[in-house]
Amino acid sequence: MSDFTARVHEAVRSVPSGRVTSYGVIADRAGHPGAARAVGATLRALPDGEAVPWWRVIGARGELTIPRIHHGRALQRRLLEEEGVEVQPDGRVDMVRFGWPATGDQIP
DNA sequence: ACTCAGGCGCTAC
DNA sequence: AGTAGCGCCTGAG
Repeated sequence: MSDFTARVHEAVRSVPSGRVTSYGVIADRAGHPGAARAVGATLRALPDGEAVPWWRVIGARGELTIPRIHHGRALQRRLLEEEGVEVQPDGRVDMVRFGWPATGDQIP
């Protein structure tokens, strides 16, 4: 496991329950700003043993970006709702309300 | 609403 | 060792 991977896992673990964050934020906190894609690749290959709440990581605009072919999309939605995160019918989350760190000053 | 381009770093072959 | 394809992001037409 690379250092980057370990940092990503750590950053994702720091996301509190009931909140969501974006790939870019995780990349930033992992010490590699702009490496959002790497976060996606890392989480995709997440080992079973790792206790990492991958479902709290979504697209920067509040979209669940996991492709349909991937089995995790519906699962992610369910897990988020269990934590109290409201997922809209079109599969989006209000980042102003649930985003972490707080992004209340975000502009629509 | 849409496409395109550029950049980053990982996994998998 | 090199390449392709990503659970992406931002900015510009």
